[in-house]
Amino acid sequence: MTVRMKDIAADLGVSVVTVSRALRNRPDIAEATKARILERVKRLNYRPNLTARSLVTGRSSLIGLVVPDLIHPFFGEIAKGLSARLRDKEYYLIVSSSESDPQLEQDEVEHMLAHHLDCFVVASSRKDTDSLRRIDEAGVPLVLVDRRFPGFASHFVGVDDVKVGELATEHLIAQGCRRIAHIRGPQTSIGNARAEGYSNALARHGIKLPDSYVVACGEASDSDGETRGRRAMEEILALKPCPDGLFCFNDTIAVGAMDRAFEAGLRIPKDIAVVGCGNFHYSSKLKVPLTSIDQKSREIGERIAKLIVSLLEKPHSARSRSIVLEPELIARESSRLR
Amino acid sequence: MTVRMKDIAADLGVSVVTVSRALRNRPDIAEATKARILERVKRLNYRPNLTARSLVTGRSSLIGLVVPDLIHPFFGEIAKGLSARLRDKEYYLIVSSSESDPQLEQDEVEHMLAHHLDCFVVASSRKDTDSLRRIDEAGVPLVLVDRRFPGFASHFVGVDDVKVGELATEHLIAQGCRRIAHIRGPQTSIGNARAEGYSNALARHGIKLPDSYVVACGEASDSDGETRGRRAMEEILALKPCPDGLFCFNDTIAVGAMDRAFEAGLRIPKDIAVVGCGNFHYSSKLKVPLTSIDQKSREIGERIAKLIVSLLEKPHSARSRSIVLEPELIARESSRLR
DNA sequence: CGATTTTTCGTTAGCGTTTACGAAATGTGC
DNA sequence: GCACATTTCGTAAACGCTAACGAAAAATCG
Repeated sequence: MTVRMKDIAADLGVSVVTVSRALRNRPDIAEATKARILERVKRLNYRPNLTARSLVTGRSSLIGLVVPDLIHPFFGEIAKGLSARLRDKEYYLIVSSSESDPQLEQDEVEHMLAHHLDCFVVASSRKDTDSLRRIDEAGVPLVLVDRRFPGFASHFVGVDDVKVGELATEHLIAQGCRRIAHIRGPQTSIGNARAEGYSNALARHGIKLPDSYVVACGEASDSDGETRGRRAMEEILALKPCPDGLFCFNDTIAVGAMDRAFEAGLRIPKDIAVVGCGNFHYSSKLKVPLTSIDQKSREIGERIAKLIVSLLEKPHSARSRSIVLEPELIARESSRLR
Repeated sequence: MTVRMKDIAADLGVSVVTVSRALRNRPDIAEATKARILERVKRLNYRPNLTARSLVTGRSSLIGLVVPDLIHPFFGEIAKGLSARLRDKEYYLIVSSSESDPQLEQDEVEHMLAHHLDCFVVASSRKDTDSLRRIDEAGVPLVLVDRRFPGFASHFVGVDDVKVGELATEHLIAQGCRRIAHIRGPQTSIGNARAEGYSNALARHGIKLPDSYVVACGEASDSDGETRGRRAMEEILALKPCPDGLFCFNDTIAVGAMDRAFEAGLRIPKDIAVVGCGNFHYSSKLKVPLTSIDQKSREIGERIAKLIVSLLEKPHSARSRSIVLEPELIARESSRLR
């Protein structure tokens, strides 16, 4: 059925190893025979069986990508950037969308491990490192995206999330807001970092606000971001005096929050200026285009790809590299007050 | 390093095959020994090496997904639905985003073939069947999404695109529009089918319009949908008398077209009612929420998964199955005239 | 209790490739 | 033309698993 090395070797009267050498561009083969073999390979449309190769070399050319939600713009862009860069090196991406379900994520990682992937890229939705530890035990390189786990050895690529919070809050302050609320994310490294940035900026400007100005909106797995944003906005609407600025953990939440604000008769940005995070591609097309912090998702994907390639080409390079990108604020109408 | 069957077998004083039998739940093994083995397997955290298994069984548990653009809401949803359903059966998804580049797509398919995938799911951006034929030659089952290639044997899952065009156009007519323009898609089965539906609906109502009411907007690979939509809208603005209704090939193009219409001082839907296609998740949140035809992307993904599972479980089932779903119109403000 | 069936297990071979090693062919120095 | 290094190739074994077969053990039957 399908053509194997054996067939080509038999056809040309050489041994299988010689064919193998020609295909992998080994030095210990005469140019003439190599040419002869490659000609036949091309003519028969032969492709080496990577499964077999993988079994003996121990390298599968497969990269595992585990994200909470494939359709989420942030992770989607990462997948795209990663895929584009990995292509040249003939690595392929095995993806898993864990639906922000910690148990599912753990199972997926477990199963993917059986495919003997060369590297894992994980944006974990877990609070612990249980699934990551299994990867570590298996001796597979691991790149963390977006989430950090202090004390756990792995590589990291992402933006500086403290700066994200600072950028957003500083911007609102610069626009003249003084009563700035924050719809914070989950109790993870990201959620905490952004909230920390928010506090930093306020402190820097001597603005003191009650704790009630920071409202939680549950976990990513609770329900979709919009309804969580709407719920959080309820709480904010109840604050007296009403905030004049709002920094949301991400754009999806901001969309829900803004929707609710409109229903309450508020005008954006006049009554309350809003800043989101993620700069999702639809954020510029909303009823009121949303100011947002760009997380450089595309660039993150490409940087991960580069990191992986260097990791796999010289396995004993850096033990634990950390690539931190600068976030960027994209100002739009939702915060334009002057 | 990593534990193998051999190790477990040696530990327990049984043969490797016995371990294999226990793991695959074979009938020809005593319950007692099976239990003994499974206990040890669990305790050692053993997972069979799928690469090795794949080499001998010829089945990799890997499904290839080739789409023009992973971040496109339609394909993203499909990937998600597919991944979710395949999970239970322990199949994994290898994805490739071809960036709507026909050459890239061909190369990707070629490379993926080397991984000996169990099945291909392709939303082709090619006009010919060159890459698909290679899949066919390799004897790998193929499911086509969204695009059909008449005369080419494969499975198909997607919506009825003629009906998409009819639904959109009938709706505009029902809203009172009579001069209905169409920004058509590329010269592929989808583009043609939707344009055909548009013509059908007009004919059914005895509406005759000049050819200039159908404007092309280039290929998907030309540039992003929005700028293509803007460009197409230029042509439409030049029509005398100006159309009072517009059916766009997809939502992204509709966004561009509407943007340009706003700039020209038109009001939507009052001056021109707009219907898109795809019902992307941001379409309801636009400045003017967009009426759109839902393509059932999530359902498509799930149906594909079911099809694949049945294909792989009984390989000699139907030769060429075709699953056609009904599109659904979601009415919003952009076409609300009465 | 011996003959026969059924259950349980081990042996051998092979999936398609690469690695390690050694042998043959070719080239180089004098 | 001989000793040696270099280039080019082939043989054997292995990667971790499963398929096919047959042997041993246990169960069933008259």
